[in-house]
Amino acid sequence: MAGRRARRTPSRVTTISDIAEAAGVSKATVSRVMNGVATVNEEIAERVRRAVDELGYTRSETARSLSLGTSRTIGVVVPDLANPMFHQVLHGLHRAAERDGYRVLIADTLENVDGEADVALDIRNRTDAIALFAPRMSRAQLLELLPRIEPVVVLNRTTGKRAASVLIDYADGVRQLAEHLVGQGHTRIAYLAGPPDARSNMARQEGLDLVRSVHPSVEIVDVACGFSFEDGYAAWPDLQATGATAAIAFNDVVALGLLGRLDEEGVRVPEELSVAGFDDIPFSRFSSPSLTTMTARLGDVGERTWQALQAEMRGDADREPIVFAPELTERASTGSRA
Amino acid sequence: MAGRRARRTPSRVTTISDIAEAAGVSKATVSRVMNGVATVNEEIAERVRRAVDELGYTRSETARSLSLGTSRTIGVVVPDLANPMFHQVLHGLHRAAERDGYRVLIADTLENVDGEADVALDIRNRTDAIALFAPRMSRAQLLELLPRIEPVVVLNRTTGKRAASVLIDYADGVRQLAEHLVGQGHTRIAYLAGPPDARSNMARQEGLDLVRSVHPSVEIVDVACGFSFEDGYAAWPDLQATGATAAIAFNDVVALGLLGRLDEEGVRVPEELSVAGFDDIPFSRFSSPSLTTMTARLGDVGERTWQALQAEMRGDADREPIVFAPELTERASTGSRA
DNA sequence: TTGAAAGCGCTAACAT
DNA sequence: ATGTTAGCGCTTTCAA
Repeated sequence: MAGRRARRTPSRVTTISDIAEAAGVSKATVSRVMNGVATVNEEIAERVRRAVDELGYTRSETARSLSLGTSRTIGVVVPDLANPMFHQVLHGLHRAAERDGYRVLIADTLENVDGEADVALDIRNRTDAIALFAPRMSRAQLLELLPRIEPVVVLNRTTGKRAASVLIDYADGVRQLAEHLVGQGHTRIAYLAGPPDARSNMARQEGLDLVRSVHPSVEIVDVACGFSFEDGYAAWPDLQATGATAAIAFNDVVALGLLGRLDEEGVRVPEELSVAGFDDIPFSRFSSPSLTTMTARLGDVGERTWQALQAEMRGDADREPIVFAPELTERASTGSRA
Repeated sequence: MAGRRARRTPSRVTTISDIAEAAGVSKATVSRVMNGVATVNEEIAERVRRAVDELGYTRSETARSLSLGTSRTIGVVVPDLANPMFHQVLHGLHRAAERDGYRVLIADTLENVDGEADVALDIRNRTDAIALFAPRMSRAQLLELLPRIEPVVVLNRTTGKRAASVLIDYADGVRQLAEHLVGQGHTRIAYLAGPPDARSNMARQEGLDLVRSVHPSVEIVDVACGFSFEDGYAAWPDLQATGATAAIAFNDVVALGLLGRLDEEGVRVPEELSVAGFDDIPFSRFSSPSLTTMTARLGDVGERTWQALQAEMRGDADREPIVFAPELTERASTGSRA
């Protein structure tokens, strides 16, 4: 058509050239009008705007990004969008980025560990920087990936300074929780464990080990569980078998699943069994009974993640891990040992 | 540098040209290797791969998309990622798109109605097509936007065939729910209404109007409420004032918030008050008591959305609205009138 | 099999 | 104030 070598893909319906032609001006002028450059003659600008309206033109952000060398967009890779804990971080991150004129695009990996790196690379290569939320891949994979996707900040995984990291101190959080239960007189506590290979589960285990060493008389027994409502619901028989008077769930979702089961089984909470969660997801205030849990100011975590990302983009990041210490939020699901 | 007119933006660290130079081949050859074109001499291909590894090169998806005229990526615009109802649809859509080799990128509008159209335009201009989940904008705005973002499919809003649409039949769903309660002997039913201007709320109102006309002896009273846990929790006083023996909540989230409040207030469910929700979000099975709700096979809705999107992309869509009829899932939160 | 170069749709430096 | 054109980083046609 235009050139000697025809292009096979129709690509877009209307381009800046079409507008230029329709308005009888150059592409540069159209570009100026589209970007609100003030030096354009009002009459011409009006002609351009009319052409834009009539042809229903919207510019290609892809072409624009390529030309500008930046997209003012960041990506976020999330392992599971259904996890409420991520929403709150995402929300804080989103608001902060938005305030600075950045868009955010989210990619869900659907807990598919194998595809995680590809998704990260893909979204990174369409944006200016990315945040990796609790990546599930192995440490080796992660360390190999990081230099290829910077600027990047990682949530809840250590990076050995190969990237910025924002960490929630799960070890200390669980420690606080256990100490609280011990303080209430519980001497036999069950831990409904998360996925065995999850870093966040290991961190919790560390915290519990500390409690074990500080309180030799207290027994903390592990019960294999998981991360979902179903897992919490299904854990009851094993939990019951431990004879524990209190249970620390891997997270709120698990705790809520358990609470549902306990209600069905007629087990009174906290009279017969205290239950605590982790994350303080929004629903925890409204469960029956309301859930004792650890709060980590997740919105702030998101805000901080954005700041770290900006530092990475500017190239002046020190990459010192940013760690958030969770705080206990005591509600109705825990109480003194019967 | 290269040309007479230096470019100001550093843009990317490593480009295909760098690889070509390092490997002593042309860009075309690098491109071939990157895309697995078979006709490349193995020795040369190996040289290229080595260069790629050493320089840590990953290609710009932006440039690639521009060149190819397609990104094999679709966008999804969601008004509120925290709403569990969207996750299930998203999940179904994602799985289906993935199966066909498409990536999906998500943009959350944070319930900001004013920015909704801009977000949609932006993400659309980086992807091949988009899905609009329950857009909040006015009908006029929506109809004006649609032709500018096609191929597009809209969830839970009618489009007058200006785009494909997938609809959940809320009117009929609520009707079924109300009929069920009437069948249980309830003659005074409260409806905890959603946002007054939300289309999905209006649809529910229509369904209730039908029930009112069919059962003149049954009173269905509206209680202004909302869409969140908090809204459901806060609605109790107004609800109590109606003297209703059953409540239909705008959605499960509202119902769960209410359930939490009722537990605190010592109101027994369903003995003193039956409570029903809508959407069948995952937690509904695990609440205390478990929640009676309407199920709409949300995963299928997502799958169908993808099919509609594909038809739009191919240009052979008939745009006949696809409607899903929800079904009643009876659980423990509803029962016969005392 | 490989390379040169045009072209994807835009922006901006430079010239007028 | 407006136009011309190089260039962003790729892919692919065409020629060799």
